[in-house]
Amino acid sequence: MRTDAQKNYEHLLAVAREVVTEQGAQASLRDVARKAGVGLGTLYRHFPTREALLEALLRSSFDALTERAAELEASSSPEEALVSWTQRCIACAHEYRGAISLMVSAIDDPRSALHGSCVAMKSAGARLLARAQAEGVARADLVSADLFALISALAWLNDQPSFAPRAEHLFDVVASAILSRRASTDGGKRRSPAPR
Amino acid sequence: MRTDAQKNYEHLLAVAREVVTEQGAQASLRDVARKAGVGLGTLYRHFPTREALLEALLRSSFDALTERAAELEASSSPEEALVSWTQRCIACAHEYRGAISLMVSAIDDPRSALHGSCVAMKSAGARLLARAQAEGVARADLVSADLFALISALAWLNDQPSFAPRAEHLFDVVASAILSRRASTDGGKRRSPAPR
DNA sequence: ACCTGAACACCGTTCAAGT
DNA sequence: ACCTGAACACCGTTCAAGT
Repeated sequence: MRTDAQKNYEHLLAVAREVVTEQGAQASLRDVARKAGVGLGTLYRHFPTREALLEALLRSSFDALTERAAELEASSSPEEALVSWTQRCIACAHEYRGAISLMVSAIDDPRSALHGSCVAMKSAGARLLARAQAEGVARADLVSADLFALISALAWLNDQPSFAPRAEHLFDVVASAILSRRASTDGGKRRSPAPR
Repeated sequence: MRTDAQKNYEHLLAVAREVVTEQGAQASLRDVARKAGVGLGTLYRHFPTREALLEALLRSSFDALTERAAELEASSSPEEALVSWTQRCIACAHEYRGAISLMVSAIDDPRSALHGSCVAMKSAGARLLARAQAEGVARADLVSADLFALISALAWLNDQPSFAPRAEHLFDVVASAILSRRASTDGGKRRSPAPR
């Protein structure tokens, strides 16, 4: 990469970090280029999609997340590891408002620039979940996609200003569901109660 | 209202129902007006905001929801009533993809056209929740805002194509958390596990 | 090899002008 | 009393032209 290109890349990333922090993942890319004092085409060549830009912004956090999963697996109890890592995931996804929606779309789209990060996150979670299930401290009927979904849902709740004040509490509620030993109190009957 | 205005209003609503069903709550309003064969200004006078249009689309569903809450309170056990109504709420919010985000913003914004519907939904849920808590079949540390948040989160999950296949299962998981008798297995200690 | 910005096809929103 | 659609200020995306 030419040195002027390198400089543009880094400056764009720094400006994007500011703008996306302020306005969320749906921030105007035009605005980013403008504030970076760079042509719109320059931004598009360095980051061909919004997802590519977000991936660049989140990459280090995601790498740390995968690393952290391995550490926790070695150092903590299955329950502690799963809960603590889940919490970190949510904080990570919540780093930029609105990012979680793009991530959720990316999990099923291999062409998305965010696909790799999402799959890595799901896989790391799968290991911690399986370990907790083997010890009987997590619901047995959860698959890794469920964990990813619940983490996403909590991250989404955190993004909503009206729910943010109760975010920690809502985390505890969902965490307690993940950690239940049993699948449910009364099997599947609850879904269609007798009308009278 | 003049009869031609009345006709426009109804036709707009019918076209909007189609378009929003197809494209979600973020559908182009221009597109709605175009497909209705009506000037853009006509749409804006009948529905001054996107929220107003959505409110008109969802009004009957919301009314039915409030009614249903009262019925369930009279006819079902506290647990059955809460779970069954929660399920209906989610189905209702899921009626139009992306609608839940607008509803969540509306809960704290009295000027939104969706505010009333959201508050009504939250209040109806509060009654059913309190009834279940009084009987000791729902977590005691939940407030009505928490129930609204969990319903919203599940509706959001349903909106994501990648999560839709597990939607019922995810409902069961969260429902089991709401219905837990205890607040959690080990109090608040779980949130900061010893690092080693 | 990289950068620029005009061009294109869209938005939401407003409001003067028409009927 | 209601309707229309041009006008304005924005988008995302592409790509010919420049350095």
